[in-house]
Amino acid sequence: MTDQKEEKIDLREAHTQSERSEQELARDVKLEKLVQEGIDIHPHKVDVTHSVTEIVSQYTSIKKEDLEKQQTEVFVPGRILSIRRMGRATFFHVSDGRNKLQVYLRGDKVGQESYERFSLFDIGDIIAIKGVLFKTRTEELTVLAESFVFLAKCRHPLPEKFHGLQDVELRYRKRYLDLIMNPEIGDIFRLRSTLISDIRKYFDERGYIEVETPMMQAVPGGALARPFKTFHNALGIDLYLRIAPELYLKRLTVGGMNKVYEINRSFRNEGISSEHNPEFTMLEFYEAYTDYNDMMNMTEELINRLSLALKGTEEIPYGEHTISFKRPWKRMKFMEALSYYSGLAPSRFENKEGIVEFASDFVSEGTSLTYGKALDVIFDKFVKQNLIQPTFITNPPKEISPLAKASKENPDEAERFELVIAGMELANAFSELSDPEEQRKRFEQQAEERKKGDDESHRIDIDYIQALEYGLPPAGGEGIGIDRLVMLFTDKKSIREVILFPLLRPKK
RNA sequence: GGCCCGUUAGCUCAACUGGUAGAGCAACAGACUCUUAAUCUGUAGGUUGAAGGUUCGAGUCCUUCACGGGUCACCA
Repeated sequence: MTDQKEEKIDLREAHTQSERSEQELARDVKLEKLVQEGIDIHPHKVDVTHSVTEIVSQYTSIKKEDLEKQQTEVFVPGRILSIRRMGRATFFHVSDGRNKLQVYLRGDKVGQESYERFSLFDIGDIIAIKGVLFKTRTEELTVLAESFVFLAKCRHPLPEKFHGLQDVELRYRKRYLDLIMNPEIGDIFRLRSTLISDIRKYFDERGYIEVETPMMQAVPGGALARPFKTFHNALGIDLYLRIAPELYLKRLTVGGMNKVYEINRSFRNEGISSEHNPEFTMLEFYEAYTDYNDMMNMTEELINRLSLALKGTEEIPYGEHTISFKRPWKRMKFMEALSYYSGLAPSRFENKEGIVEFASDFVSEGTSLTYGKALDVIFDKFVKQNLIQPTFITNPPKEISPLAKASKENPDEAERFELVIAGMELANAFSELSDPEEQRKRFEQQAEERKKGDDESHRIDIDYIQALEYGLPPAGGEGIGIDRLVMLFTDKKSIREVILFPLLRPKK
């Protein structure tokens, strides 16, 4: 029944889309003429010899005379981005999304019939050109076309060639248009791809294995957040999209996989902002026989190495700031940071009720605050935005760290750190809590808070406690937000700029 | 969710205090064999996001709604 309803909606949308604009109708006419001329408008593969980028990178530096001597034959595909028709000759640019290459089309070279056929091509069409490389008077690398084949019609007009596509909403909704018009967008995602593959290299070199753990979980755990809920028909059970892979990765550590990592999506049913997308990519890694100090060292090493590999330097621009990844990074205890940036004397924090009172001014009315939550509020309000250079904020209260081992020196603190860069939380790590009885107590404490109405408190995971009962060796573990890391390295202020298809409300 | 801003031709943008909705690119017709934001001549293209309201008259003012951006709150 639901299916039928959906079908009706689809049909109506198909109908509105079939209302063609004047410019689209002009393209339809040209396409029809191509069909009448016997052109295959959805051709099979053609054996091209180069990409635009290959030609540009291989031949741009070659001198005009040498290029003419070489008579380099190419067969290159690309999307037409601009056309300059001048009677019996035409210049146009084709793009592979990354680079542009000019083509020089002469009526006397390709023949009358071919030349006239080109008038049926529009900006946006994809073609492949066979020809010889040369350089124009102004030294621009160009293909002198001998022939060309039609590969695909663009049935809509493209955005304006000079300004490109500016409308942010359209850029996200039609990312393909963004990629066609704005080549720097492709650069963001090429960097993202390189960054992830460099991370894999780093862990692979250290003997880690990459694993995949469930995204659909009966008990969502490993973080304090609201989950997305779904239902499995055959099993008749509720399932949740994971908010973190943490508890499964630690189960693997119990099982003797001593160095594991996972790079994949987690999902949190929370607000959307320039730093939050409901689905986001996290790196999580766990290593037995290490602790949170080792995690700090690895984090410094990893991100420093990424900076050198991606940007060739340890200092990168971010907005009006310059971020330095030079080691060692600043380390500051949570309570010290709180006191330092809020201006509250350390003694003030001994009065727990006073702190809750103080913090309640910064949250919406009716929010019930525990002491730990109040500290977190003060941290977000006073500390976070001031931490521009990479800073490890260490030893937060145990109360808000239900999965971390308590500190040896101070049992109220957790052996844990959060990494803040440019005011963003980039990473979160701890010495993993291995005591099943203690874990049970922490879960029960969280359950109490859930009863009080905190639906982001951690759920009790009996199966996980049982796994701990088999023995989790001392281990350090960490999660790093990949999207935010990419934001840093691409100098972007919005997470939507580094996610290909960020979540938007569907149109209409 | 609160507040602020935006939504005008396919795209990028104009339109004073309410008074006939314009330009560039793109499109269409024509000229042009080294152009490159090509150039030149001409033509067409609009339910100003939607629905109400105020007014002699609304792109402009008011209300509601939709979508987006920013920000605060919530939240990793």
